[in-house]
Amino acid sequence: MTQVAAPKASRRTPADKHDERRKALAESALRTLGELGYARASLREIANNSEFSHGVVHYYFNDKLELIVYCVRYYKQRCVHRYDGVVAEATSPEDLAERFGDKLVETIVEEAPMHRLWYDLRSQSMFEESLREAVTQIDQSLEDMIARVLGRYAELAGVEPAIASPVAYGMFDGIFQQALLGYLNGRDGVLEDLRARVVELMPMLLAPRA
Amino acid sequence: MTQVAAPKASRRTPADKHDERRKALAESALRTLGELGYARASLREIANNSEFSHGVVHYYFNDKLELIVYCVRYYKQRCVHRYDGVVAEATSPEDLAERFGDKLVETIVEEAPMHRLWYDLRSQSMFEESLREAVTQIDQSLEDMIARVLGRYAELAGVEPAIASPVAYGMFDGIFQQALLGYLNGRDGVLEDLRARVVELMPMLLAPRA
DNA sequence: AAAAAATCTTGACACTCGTCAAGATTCGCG
DNA sequence: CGCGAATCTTGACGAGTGTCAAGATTTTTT
Repeated sequence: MTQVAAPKASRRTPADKHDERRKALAESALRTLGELGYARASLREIANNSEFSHGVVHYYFNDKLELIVYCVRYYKQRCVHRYDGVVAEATSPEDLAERFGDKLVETIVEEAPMHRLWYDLRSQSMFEESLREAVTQIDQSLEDMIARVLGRYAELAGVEPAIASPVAYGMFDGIFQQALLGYLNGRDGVLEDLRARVVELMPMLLAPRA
Repeated sequence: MTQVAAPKASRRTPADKHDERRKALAESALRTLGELGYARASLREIANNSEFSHGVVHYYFNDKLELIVYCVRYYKQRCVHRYDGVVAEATSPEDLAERFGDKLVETIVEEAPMHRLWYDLRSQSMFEESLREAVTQIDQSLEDMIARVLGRYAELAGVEPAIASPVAYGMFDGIFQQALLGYLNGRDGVLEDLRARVVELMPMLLAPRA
């Protein structure tokens, strides 16, 4: 991927190697961050779980915080279109609701560490101002994602959504976070509950028929 | 330690001095924790913002984590009945919804640091197993609190709630967290939005009339 | 192939952290 | 008062942190 069509005919853009390495580093860092969380993931630990040594971080990033923010943005870019398939393929409101619930469950099973990291970072941004800009952007893009899902759902049902997208996002995020917490705690039935709750909740978010 | 609470009628139980001090320490610690968050609040910083020296912590607590957990439980005990007045004094569904919205806004204005600490700790519990028990208990008591509010709301309306209490808690928690984040980011209108959203949302949580 | 630029490793620095122990201080009771 | 227990302070320890610089190594260019 990545190699942009530079005006030069060189096979590899010499300056893009930098970005490639930054991405590779971010990839490793995300693994460690998802395992240990923001506070306990040291640069040495991050480097140990990668193919690099601990000093190389400061060659590609000025700061630990710059690395973190880069990781967060990188993660956002990967994950914000996770539900586009649901929107595109659903054939009826009921179908969409079920696909959405399934996908939420799948997200927890497959990417629990990433999401607990996200909640960690969002909480940290309540204390650390330097994280707020990135967090705000990601939060907005997640809200947009929910808005697309709900919008399509309403469209398929032939009505308007009964709630604004920030409210919808807040609700689903809360329920998702709760399920993630329960999942990490090893509580039984959290995934089934999550799916059932979503399927049950969706119809309530539609305006009554005109 | 160890001396049991004797049945003496002495004005001050000699062993309760311990608990008193622990509470005072917790009070100070909570102030610092609310300011800096879980990760950046060191024992020295906590002690500096109190009347004690940094070594005294280990006289009253075995561990930093024991102090933190004690603080969390202490905080829970103080805050879990914050909405009881709303339940007790509301005279109609509409009245309750408005009081509830007002109280949520008031909570953010008056105790933002405490609540960002709570979200911080809950996130940390996704990584740190030793926090999970305390976090789970608090989470449950918060869910119960929401259940009381919604239950009374439905009662006043003469119908049943349309959603189970975990769902209700997840929803309100998500919306509240969103508002808190916006508030700390200095976004305008978050408080009014929060109140409006709650008032608008509550009726949708009731089962349609039989 | 040699020189230059880039990338990476290693080791050290200053600092902060939780923890603890030894001694100073205060308190309670005879 | 005086003595012992409770309480608190101080200072130190080892481990871990982010950061950086100097040199080794690799890659690119001439």
